[in-house]
Amino acid sequence: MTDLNDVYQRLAAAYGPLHWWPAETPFEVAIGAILTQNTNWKNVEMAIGNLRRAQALTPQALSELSRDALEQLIRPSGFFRQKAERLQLLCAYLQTHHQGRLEQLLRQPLEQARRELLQLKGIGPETADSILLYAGDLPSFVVDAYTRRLFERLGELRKNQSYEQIRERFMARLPAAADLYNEYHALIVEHCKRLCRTRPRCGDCCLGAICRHARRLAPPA
DNA sequence: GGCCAGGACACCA
DNA sequence: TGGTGTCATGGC
Repeated sequence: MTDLNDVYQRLAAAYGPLHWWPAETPFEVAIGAILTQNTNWKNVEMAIGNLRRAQALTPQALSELSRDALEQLIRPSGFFRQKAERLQLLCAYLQTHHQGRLEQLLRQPLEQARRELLQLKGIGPETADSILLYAGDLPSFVVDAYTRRLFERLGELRKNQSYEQIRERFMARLPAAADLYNEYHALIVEHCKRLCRTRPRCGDCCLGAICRHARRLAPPA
């Protein structure tokens, strides 16, 4: 069984500290979490830049935009029609149930806040956990494609394990600390992104026996 | 010009 | 429960 703390220490020594998430407010974190769904972060930055220039980075301002106007602002992030709907559904929910304040939703106990986010259309487990962790400072471990790739190659995860299984596995073996989960996820992404640049498929380059980096990270047999 | 990126959902067997 | 198609843009 992989020593998750050892992996963390090695990643932190190589890349850290990273201090995620790049955003000025909790709501901006949530915007980014939705916009980055299956999308390169650079495209998300362009879309957020457009929203910032339009002064639309609050639930109130964003919900007052017409759907078409919002779609055009976030167009660089791709999937702009469904993401515009998802953003405005989140805003509508916050205004109806939390006085238009994401912070109020995030002041609840972790699992309650998570259930509320997950019931919203367009917010799945990874997006919810990113919002909880990076906007709410709540200890919810984020599992993304990079997490799966890295730990499958390290022999820690099997293919086709469910999101919830993986999340629970990590949370059961790490202290429930938001700052740790925050940095750990950021390090996993940073590690995979750097190594992905050298090969077209990250799964073939940064993981497992064919990858020097992954071999170095793996604990001795 | 093809492939990929910090997912989620609807639909089907 | 698990597999597949769809959504779409910009960088490499």
